[in-house]
Amino acid sequence: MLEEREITIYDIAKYLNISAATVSRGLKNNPMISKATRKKIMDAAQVLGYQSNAFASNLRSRQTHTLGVIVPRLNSYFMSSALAGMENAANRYGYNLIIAQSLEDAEKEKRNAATMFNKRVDGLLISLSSNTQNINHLEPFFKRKIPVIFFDRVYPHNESTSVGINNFEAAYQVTKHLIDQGCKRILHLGGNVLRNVYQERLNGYRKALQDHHLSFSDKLHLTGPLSEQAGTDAARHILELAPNKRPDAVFSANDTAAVYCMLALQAAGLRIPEDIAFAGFNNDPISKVIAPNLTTVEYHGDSIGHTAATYLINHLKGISDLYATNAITLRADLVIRASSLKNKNPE
Amino acid sequence: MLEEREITIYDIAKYLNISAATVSRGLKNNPMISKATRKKIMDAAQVLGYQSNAFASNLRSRQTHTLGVIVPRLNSYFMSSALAGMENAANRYGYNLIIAQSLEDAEKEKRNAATMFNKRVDGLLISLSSNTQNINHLEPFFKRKIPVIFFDRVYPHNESTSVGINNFEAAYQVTKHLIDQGCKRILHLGGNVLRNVYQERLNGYRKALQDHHLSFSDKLHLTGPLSEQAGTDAARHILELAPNKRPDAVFSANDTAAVYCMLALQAAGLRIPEDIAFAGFNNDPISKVIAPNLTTVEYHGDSIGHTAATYLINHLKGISDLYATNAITLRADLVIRASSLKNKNPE
DNA sequence: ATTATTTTCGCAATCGGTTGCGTGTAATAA
DNA sequence: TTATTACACGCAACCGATTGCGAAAATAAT
Repeated sequence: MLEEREITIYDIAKYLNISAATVSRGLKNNPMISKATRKKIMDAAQVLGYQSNAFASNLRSRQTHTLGVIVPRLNSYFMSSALAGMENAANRYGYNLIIAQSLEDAEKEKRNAATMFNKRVDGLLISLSSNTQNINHLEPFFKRKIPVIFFDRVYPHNESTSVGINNFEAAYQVTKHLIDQGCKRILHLGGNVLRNVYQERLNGYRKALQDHHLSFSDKLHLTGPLSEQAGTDAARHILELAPNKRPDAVFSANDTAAVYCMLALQAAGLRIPEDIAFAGFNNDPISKVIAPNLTTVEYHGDSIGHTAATYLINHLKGISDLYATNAITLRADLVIRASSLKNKNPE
Repeated sequence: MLEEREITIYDIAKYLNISAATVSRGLKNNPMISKATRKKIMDAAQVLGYQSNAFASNLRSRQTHTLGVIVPRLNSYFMSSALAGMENAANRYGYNLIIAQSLEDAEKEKRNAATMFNKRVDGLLISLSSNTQNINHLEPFFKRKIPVIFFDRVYPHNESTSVGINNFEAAYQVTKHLIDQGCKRILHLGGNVLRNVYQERLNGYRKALQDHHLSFSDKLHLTGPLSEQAGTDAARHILELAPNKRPDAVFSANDTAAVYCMLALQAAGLRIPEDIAFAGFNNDPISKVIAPNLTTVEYHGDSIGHTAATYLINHLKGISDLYATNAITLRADLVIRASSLKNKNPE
């Protein structure tokens, strides 16, 4: 079988007896080239089966049309939705995504960032790993003015934009809802407060307690990875408390932990929401499957991803100025379901 | 603020009074260069803050160290797990992933493939969209000997390898299990048979029926997108049947449809598994949350992704020969849970 | 017909590593 | 000491597209 050689603009040039420069311009519909030759070039490219070489192009033009994306993990509902949203936006504008996961490890996140930088991504979209302490590893991007957008798990930085929701407000609403349902001892199952999303949810929870004259107690605040195991562990913790010390509600910072906590408590004979009400965060598919359905915060991963990517691309195209915008906040709505409805008639 | 210029190997060369060629080799730990100079080069690179330019490198070496991945959609549990597995493998060997989704649209899949080709990915990992009829759009890859690996939704092709599970066998086991539980009218909720996974699951189901002297009926075979809605629709269909015509079991080709079918039937008062047993496919997180827990087939997305990517990379490195291997089949195990247990003591 | 203007296109340098081949030097053998 | 060999490194072409600048061709103006 014949080893096929790469077709280049030089082949087209030779084929048409014109220069490569003209071909290059013609291929990009540069008006400097007459319509007639442009058409000839296009046709010849078609005939010869020309495929542009992105490297040569990138090397010279210094644009990759590629966006880097770093996420804590790929296989969570929220993240994969965010990626789907980004991919959609990127695809629409002719951009590609290089995706890497940090697996919640700051070191891996650093390495990922370095690789992205070397691959000369035009911009970076990042959601921080749970134990990332600072963003020194993003300095190369800032120095070279490569735009960085944080999404979901953001970091305050005045040369980049953040896209997310108002976690404080959402958590406040969740907690207020539980209080309105008559709950007085609300346990909060939170994540690592190094990440804004968990810190802000905790703050919203505390503020709601305070505004309703309920005291905050360390005993009612558990912190962990919000995994299935963490949910189960939280249930064990609750069951070990003296019945009169038990919380009458749980507000978990994600649905996974909430659901596994519910399952374990139900297995131990507790009734939800009668004995203990529940609320989660994320509106993960499992929240609609668990019985009773879980009250949660609707949190559109795809919107966040789509918005973040679109914004980044607009900036790259000079349509909008990234540095003028510090943060973009998307809607997040409380979704009330049976797991928290103690009153027959909701407020 | 000073506009920083790019540091190149020429800068390092000048800095050390050696040639760029030596720097290039030294940076890659080429043994042709003495250890001493290699160290000097490394140190200088560090001091000057050198970052390699992947384009220039790729352009010349004709290797991108990038793998293309095309999936039907990013935000499904199985796919995001597969991607996570691939990312892991790729990262380990210094490869990156460019990911695109076809959204179950053959046209978008074509465009994705063309982009990947232009970006000169070293290899392609693809899971076909549900309505892809042929793989003509992959011809450019075959022609240029760029390795292609199909995973999960594969396509017979003798110059590329497939990675997946034995869907026929798994479906056979599921069906047999339901029969062993005493079910006689088993409805199959399937996907588009254009895709091997759904065709094979259907075949396994039919073979099991046949082997156990149960007849196959078109009325007990529904085909659809296996979405939440499809599950709900299937339930409506079942409820509209005369009670004596109703199936006593449902085998769904994925968990999502199974779960939403279950929920709708339960809402209508049917008991599971007493009135109707259920089995799904995928071992999606929701299968462990639904009550009763759903019997399903464990289907390791991450293993499939990891295996496919590792295999591809090994081929690129010349360690293994892709063309010698036609298919790699991974384990898939029946996970029996309460949704199908009609006998107290399982077989 | 001649000059001015606009349009269309080509020349050649450039982006930043990579690599085949050749050469000078030092180490080793004769 | 001289011849041989291995080692370490440099030269320069190359990958393929992009682009500033200048020239030629086509068109308009005088």
